[in-house]
Amino acid sequence: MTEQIQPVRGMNDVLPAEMAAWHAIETAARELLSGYGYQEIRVPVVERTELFKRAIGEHTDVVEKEMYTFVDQGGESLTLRPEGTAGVMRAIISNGMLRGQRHKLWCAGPMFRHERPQKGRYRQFHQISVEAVGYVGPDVDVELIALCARLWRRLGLQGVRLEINSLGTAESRRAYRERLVEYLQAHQDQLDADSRRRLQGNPLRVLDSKNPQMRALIDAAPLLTEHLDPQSQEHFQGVCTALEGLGIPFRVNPRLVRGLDYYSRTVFEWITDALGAQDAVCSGGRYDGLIAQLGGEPTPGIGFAMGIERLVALLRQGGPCVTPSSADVYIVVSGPRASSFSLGLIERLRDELPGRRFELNLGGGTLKTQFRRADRSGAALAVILGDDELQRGVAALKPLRREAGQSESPLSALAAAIESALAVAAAQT
RNA sequence: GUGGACGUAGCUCAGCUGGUAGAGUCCCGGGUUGUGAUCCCGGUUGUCGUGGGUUCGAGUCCCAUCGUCCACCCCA
Repeated sequence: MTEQIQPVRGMNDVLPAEMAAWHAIETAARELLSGYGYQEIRVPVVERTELFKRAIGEHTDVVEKEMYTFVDQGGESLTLRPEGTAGVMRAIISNGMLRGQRHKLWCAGPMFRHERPQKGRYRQFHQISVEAVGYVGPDVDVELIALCARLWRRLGLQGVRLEINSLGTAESRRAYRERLVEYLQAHQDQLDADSRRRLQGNPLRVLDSKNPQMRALIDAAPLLTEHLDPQSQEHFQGVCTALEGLGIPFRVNPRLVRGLDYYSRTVFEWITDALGAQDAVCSGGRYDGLIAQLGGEPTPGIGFAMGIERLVALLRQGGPCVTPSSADVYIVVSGPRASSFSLGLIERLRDELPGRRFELNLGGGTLKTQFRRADRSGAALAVILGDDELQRGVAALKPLRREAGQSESPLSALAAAIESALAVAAAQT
């Protein structure tokens, strides 16, 4: 055997056995989003590198070390999208969709980040990202969160908790950042290596440290929520009261900082204990400055993204997602005349019973083999087509899921006979 | 990028202080020459991740390398 070609690290095949969970999530999301007035948009997986640098921020980990960037034949630097929002905002601007108009959009597809794979974290992963552009909030903030909550309910997901915070406007955050840097620099000696590094690039992330030895220092640090500008304060208060009004439980986490620079004001994260270290299942926030930053006319926006692989993992933990058996009827064929006749017969049956799933025995085999395949196909009924039957103008029907004798039906009335045999089989299960 | 655990049949795994490979499952054939699942009998699974080294001898010990998983980091 020649050497096998290995799959690319961190990029997974989604196998048929997992598909039921994917479809459950995708169809539930699709239906719900449409019910909330969101329209699907599809944008390229590849964009100019500059787009992500400007949107996400030069000093974020994503841009600094996680992007799949390459130079194409024309010498341009292109990047496989590491997240969905930037591309959708670019599309809105490119297609002249602003001019005071408002848009509710969603976009699904693969994202790429060059990180070390681990549970719930892959180099190619899938997101459904949802964007509301031109809405100042806080009502839309709350509606989006309610949409998420409804989706979890519909999918039967337990134990997904909501955490929210406000990052304020870019200006108030800048002011707070100065206070924080002052504080952290005053305690330089207590900082661990990671935090010192963050202090340079993205000081707010120091607050996110998981190192227990940093706990006391972080707890005593000035709080972002206490340095919000009055409008942001009011906005956040509006979000909180509306969530309470809707009966959606949440926790204000003053240390919830997002990794992408474009967020402002409301940020939120749905987290779970069931997935190990990668606990965020869905997260997002406002990005009021982003569109202007990308060269569009200043327009507020908010959005979130859910990680499909993580939702699939959660859903499958709750119980197996059963893929329906692949066939209703399996057609067993015996003899040379029957073989040549069977393809035409099954095509006719498909015309007559378009909703039924037929599987024709392909590739020959003994009767024993064919019945074994029939059994494994999950079909409730086997239709036997042999030269004997053919000569008499009939086909034999054998129920596979219960002990019952075979019967025969004239070929001319086969579709009706199959329907009634399947009805009997269904009634008994 | 850093750390830890692990790589043996398609799958799940066993293999002791070094003596050239096993179970279950799956698949195939037969018992049943026109009948599955069950049962009985038989059969194929393999560069032991890869490359070196130590040794009379390596799945087992050592080194390197690749891969997987988990955690750090980061985030969906």
